[in-house]
Amino acid sequence: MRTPLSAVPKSIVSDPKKLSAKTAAILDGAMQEFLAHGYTDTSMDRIAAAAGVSKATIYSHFQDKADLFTAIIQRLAEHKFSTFFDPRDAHALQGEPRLVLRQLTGKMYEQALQDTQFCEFMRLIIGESGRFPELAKPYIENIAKPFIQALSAYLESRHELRLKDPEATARTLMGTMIYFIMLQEMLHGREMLPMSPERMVDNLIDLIVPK
Amino acid sequence: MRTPLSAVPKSIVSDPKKLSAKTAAILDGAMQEFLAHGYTDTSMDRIAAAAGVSKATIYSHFQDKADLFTAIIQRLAEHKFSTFFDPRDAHALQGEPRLVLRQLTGKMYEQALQDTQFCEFMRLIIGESGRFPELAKPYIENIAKPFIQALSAYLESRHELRLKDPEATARTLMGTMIYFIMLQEMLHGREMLPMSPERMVDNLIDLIVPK
DNA sequence: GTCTATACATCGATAGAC
DNA sequence: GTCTATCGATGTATAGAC
Repeated sequence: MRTPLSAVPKSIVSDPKKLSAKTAAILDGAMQEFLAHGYTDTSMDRIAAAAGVSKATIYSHFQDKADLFTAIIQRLAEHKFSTFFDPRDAHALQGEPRLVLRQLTGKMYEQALQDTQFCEFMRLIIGESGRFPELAKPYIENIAKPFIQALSAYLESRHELRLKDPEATARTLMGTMIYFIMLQEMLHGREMLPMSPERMVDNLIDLIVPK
Repeated sequence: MRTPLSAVPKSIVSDPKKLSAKTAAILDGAMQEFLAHGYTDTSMDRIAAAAGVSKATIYSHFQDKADLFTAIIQRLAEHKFSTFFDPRDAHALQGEPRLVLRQLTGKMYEQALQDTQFCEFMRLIIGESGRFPELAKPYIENIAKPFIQALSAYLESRHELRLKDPEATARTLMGTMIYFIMLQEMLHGREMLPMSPERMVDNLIDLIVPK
């Protein structure tokens, strides 16, 4: 029924170890600028300056601005894929449900707060998914899909939870956390509509794990 | 404890009936273009053409492009506020929980699908909240806050649910639905990661309403 | 108030020297 | 491969006629 975890696609972009110094500098500079200012507000001049190369050099490594941008997003999806939640990190999804779920949600919230790039990345994915429809693919394949599949597999394995639909439950956990982070951190709901992450997590666990 | 519903702010922009024909045309044209192409990819020339006025006329009614954009967002937040979910529509939140919650979630999903402007609006709010930090305010005040408050008030009123934290539960419902819509409709998860809205809603209700 | 015409800046992309 | 210099297009915003 479910797709096995081995179906998770391997690296899309080139192996970092095979990148030239210039290419790596361009990718790093572009990542920094795109995350800070978005797509259209990031000029090729800014990227060139941030990367320490000339603009023409960028065009000798990438076809155009859109090509460089999509390369960045794919690169970030891989990077965030492994830090936001790595399904290969299987031992994190073993053990007593209340403990596992608390550890998992805590990890999500912490990383969203500590790594400011995460919110900017989500902003970019959603904001530019109209202009770049193919942009969502690396996010879904490398982040959303592995997370949902690994979590639903865990929920399904814990028979004492007696969940009728583990995948739907996994999506509820992910949606609750992501929207909470969006509302509180990205849309400044922290001040206008206060709510502690502890209350959210406690309640979420109470909803999923029967008393 | 909770803010009473009467504290929901009234209209921020001018009364539509007091707008001149030109101003209304500009607002409508700008709304159409901003929703279709985003902020930076919408030029003042395009807005002028869509509104059927000259570019100079726009600048006689609005200070600059950013001013026009924020006016549009505030206008949309009011409009969507009443269509996405109107807390004044109180009779929608009365009755048996399973029925009420099914009706509410169904309404959310239907409107997101039927009104294509809703997804574009969400994309704009999130995507441009970096450039325009004050942009999130109309969304939170007019959409998120009234929804959460009205739903948590209802959940609290149904004592048979025995919810320890009605507001956190209300946020879980909203987050589940919004992220589901984002993933499936905006990020093309419908094809890459299929999931029916019926399964999501059924499971969500089972989590909230005890058997 | 509304228009046409334009000033001025900046962008993506490239030509050509080295 | 990498650079400097530049082209052509397009953007925001405004001046000035009506």
